Amino acid sequence: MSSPSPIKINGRIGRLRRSELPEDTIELARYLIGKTLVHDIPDGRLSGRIVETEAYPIGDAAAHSFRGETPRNKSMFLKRGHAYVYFTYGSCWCMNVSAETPGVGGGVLLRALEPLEGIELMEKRRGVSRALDIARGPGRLAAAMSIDRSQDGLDLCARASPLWLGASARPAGPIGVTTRIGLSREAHRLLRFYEKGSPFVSGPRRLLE
DNA sequence: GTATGGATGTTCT
DNA sequence: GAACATCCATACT
Repeated sequence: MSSPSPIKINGRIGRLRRSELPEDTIELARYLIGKTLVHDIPDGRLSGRIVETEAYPIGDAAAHSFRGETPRNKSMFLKRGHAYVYFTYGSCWCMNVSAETPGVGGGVLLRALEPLEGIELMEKRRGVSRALDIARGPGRLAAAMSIDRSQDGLDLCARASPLWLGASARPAGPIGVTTRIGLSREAHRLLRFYEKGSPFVSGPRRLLE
């Protein structure tokens, strides 16, 4: 609860319009690196810079949408730019941004953020005191950003949505690509994207280059 | 610093 | 009953 903010934001961050989002899941996963995720809650604004994503595209056996639409994954089949939030491993919420056209399942898992605004609130929610530990990993990201089932299906591009995507607060650096984390199926595919050199990325440091 | 295993609840077989 | 897009505590180097 005592880490100083490493980043100062000057001026307002504009909301991304749906027309700016690539329709293709893999392109969207790459596009979102460096962009801002914002959640306006009663206590204030929580925001962070997206530094790590994973794509779960059409035809991917590891994607929740692979076997068709169910009550759990229906948000993956919405127009691109909607939130798909699911519960896993008995304790963790994870957030995706839906991709592809309506009725077609695809999503981008948000795996790590560099905290920007509301850092003290996030540290309190997570019970940690280092910015590096706030949102490194998808479950931690959702916990820090106060995201759970109640955000599932929200339109991130709607004018007044409390949960939304913003422009880059700082341009993304070079983007690295690796295999995705924690999968058994389709484990060889290179669908994890991250900002090279960012200490806020999850996983082994040797992947940072 | 890295490695390992248990907890936990929902979904699907 | 098994799998699971994970996290945390604990043990060890």
